[in-house]
Amino acid sequence: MSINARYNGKSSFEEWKKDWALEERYNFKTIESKWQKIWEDEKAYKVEMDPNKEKFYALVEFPYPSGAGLHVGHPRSYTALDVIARKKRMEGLNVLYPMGFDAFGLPAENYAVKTGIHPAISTKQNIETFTRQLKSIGFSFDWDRCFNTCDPEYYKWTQWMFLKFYEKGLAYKSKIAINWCPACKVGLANEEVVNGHCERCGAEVVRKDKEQWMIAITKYADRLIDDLSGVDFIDRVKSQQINWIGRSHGAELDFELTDNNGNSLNKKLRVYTTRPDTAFGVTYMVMAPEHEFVKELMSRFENPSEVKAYVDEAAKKSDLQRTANDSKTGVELKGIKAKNPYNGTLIPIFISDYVLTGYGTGAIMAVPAHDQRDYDFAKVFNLPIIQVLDGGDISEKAFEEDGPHINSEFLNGMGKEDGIQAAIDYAKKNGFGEAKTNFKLRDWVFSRQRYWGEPIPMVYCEHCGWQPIPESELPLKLPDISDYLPNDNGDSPLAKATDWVNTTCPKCGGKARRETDVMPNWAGSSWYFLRYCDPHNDKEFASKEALKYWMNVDWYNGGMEHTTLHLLYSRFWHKFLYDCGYVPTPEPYNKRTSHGMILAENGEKMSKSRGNVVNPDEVIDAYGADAFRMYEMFIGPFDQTAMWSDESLNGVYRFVNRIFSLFTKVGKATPNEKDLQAMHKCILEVSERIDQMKFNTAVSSLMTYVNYIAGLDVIPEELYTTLLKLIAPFAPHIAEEMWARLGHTSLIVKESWPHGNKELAKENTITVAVQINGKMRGTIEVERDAEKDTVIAAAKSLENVAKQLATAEPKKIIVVPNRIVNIVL
RNA sequence: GCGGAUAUGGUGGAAUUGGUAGACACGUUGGAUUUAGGUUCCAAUGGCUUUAAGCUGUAAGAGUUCAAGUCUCUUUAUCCGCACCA
Repeated sequence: MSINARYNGKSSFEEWKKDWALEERYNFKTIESKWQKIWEDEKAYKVEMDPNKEKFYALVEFPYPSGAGLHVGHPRSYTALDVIARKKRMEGLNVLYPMGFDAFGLPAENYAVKTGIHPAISTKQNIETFTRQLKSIGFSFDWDRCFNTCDPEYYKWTQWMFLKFYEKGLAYKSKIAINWCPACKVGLANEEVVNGHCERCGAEVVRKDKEQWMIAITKYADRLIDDLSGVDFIDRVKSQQINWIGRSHGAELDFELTDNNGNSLNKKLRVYTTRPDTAFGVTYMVMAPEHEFVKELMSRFENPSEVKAYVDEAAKKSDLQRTANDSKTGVELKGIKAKNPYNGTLIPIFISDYVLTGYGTGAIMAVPAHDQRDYDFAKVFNLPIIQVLDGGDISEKAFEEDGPHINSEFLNGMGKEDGIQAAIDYAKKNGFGEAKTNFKLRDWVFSRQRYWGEPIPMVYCEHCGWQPIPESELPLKLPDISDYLPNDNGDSPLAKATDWVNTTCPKCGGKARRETDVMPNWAGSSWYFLRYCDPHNDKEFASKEALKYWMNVDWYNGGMEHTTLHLLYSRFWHKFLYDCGYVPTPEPYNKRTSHGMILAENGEKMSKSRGNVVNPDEVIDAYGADAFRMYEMFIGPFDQTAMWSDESLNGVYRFVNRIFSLFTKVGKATPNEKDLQAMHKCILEVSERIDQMKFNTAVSSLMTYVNYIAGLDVIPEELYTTLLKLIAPFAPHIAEEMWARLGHTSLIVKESWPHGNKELAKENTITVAVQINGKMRGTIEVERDAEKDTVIAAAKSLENVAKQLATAEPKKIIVVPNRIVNIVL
């Protein structure tokens, strides 16, 4: 049932809600806003460096302040770390839990194109909405540290860091193929391409060569993989990053090009292979259609028009079309051959788009017997297939498993590893190749032909080339413009701001033009966690002391969708700053966890177009922030996708109310042994489950405990205050309220976390299951840690058991202390 | 195709890591309170069987074990990420 459906024919939904609020014994509206104001006035969550206190840095991904407002997905992550932060605070740690806004981005710019409203204005409004919403949920952020990435005080440092990349040679300009929308005449980021089509207009995206700023993330590829072993990231994050970086070990080999008769053309075709040991099985070569040799050798081909046609067609094709090819296509480069450096054989050369220009050397040696793609191609073009690894049957498909080498001269009989080593050694000795590691990871395309981003602080001078602007001129502010559309060449909208663009060269003082591309979204978010350590510093991006005290982030939670983008970029960025000596550690995050998505009630993704978006404001209005927070935690396993359900939410709402109504039963009473057992059990379970992010079962424990104390005639105060402390991380408002009503003048959020005593939590009488041949026959009550013989005797005296024992002798009796007795007949 | 997950009542999900399957909650049914709806409280609730008692049951199949939701192998389905990466 939705909130609306529950109304059931009352005169209006609004009226029904009013009734509801009036009749509730617990008026969450006034109580929650009261405590939010108190926390703010008291600066309850403000945090400062304190060398005498152990620090804890909890971080969640800061949101992009979209016009749609907060989504119920955001608070899942925020509440989870809020619970953890609050618990750590109560445990006496100095907790930094900050929030800010990732405020540069395409939606604000699109909105500006549509409405003419400057992105700075709409962004500011959105940030205000987000801030109000976040505060209404009662998160324990230190709001004094809040900033946004589009503030010049912040992006000054983003630009400064870009200059450092440039200084160290990691930022460079390069002509590369980008995603190009021919309709919008604009370059698109990969994430703006949906199934090969433009996200905006739906036109099919093609590739286009364009000069772009690049950042050499590939130089860090090895370390980005290797250093994962030292951090506590959930496995799927690690494996996804490793997979994305895609390291493979192999060799680069040179094949000499010749004419049809084997006369050298004085050109060597370099290929990359992970299996140099299969070189005796090479029956043809393939170059990518974009390979430079294709152009250079065009005059030597016997079929130049055919080759040209294929190259042109490949260039026109989108990535989607290229990969959608079921069968292999290609053209032989007639008139030239390659000489196999291992045995001197002359082999034909083809161009085909199944070989990618961006990976390896853009050319391969094809071994159809042991690679399915090569096999498919060989079948289409009737090329010979030579088996060089023994085993398998190559009459139908390639044999891609391992086997000893055959037909391979000096490699014969060797296994895979030995064979690879021998092949590389041979290549080295004869000067035609060497071992080589390759990565799928490409350098980071850092240019966007957009307006709403950080200007790239570079200037182009006819005489001096690209020049960085002096640090003293930072921040290089984004100029105000009124036309946010790119021009016909697909240049950034900034190109039209001629006053801004035309400048002087910092080196020679002559005429120069500013770079008009801006940085991608990922720039500002690549180092924001550093700024939180010292957000108001105008001399440095953060002071050394602050970084030394607060870094690393102890616990970072965020979405899986950022694993290969933001998370990877920011690790790289941090490593670079570390190499420059600006940050004290090589990795920024000690621990990374990830939350599951929240879907609509029908299991679909929430989206505006489907009209199934649950608005946090409405939920809080109807049920209160505490119920909302607790429901977000109770909805299901934290790392898994969960479905929103108003009915379940209502159950949690009832639970929160129950905590309130139990107050009348609290009195001066001494807890008995059973009471203490329940209490300590709950403390231990909740503590442990929060640490393990098993929030749903932590809430279950609290519910079980509440059910227990609800059954008491008088609830001893100790039991109730413990409950309040345990729910404080989940439902801080009601915890404060009831704590105050018990006569306390302190804030419960600053109280200490209760200590669970394992001994007191243990039950003295234990129900032990009795099985015969593994089947349940009954249970017995025994003292904890009772003697084995006592337990067996008790089990045997069970009516059910005695009956069966009368007719058969037990072969074996297994006793698991405090658990089970199994009698085998 | 590769990589990573997941599969348990009408529903969301528990299960101390091999030891009483279904905690906790939703929903449903019955009862109490209430002018009524809602709220609140009590009871029942995996399936089969006429009760007692029992049988059966964690996607499917096989195996290991005194004992399997949990371990091993095989199969199926669903989700996510990457995808001609040589």
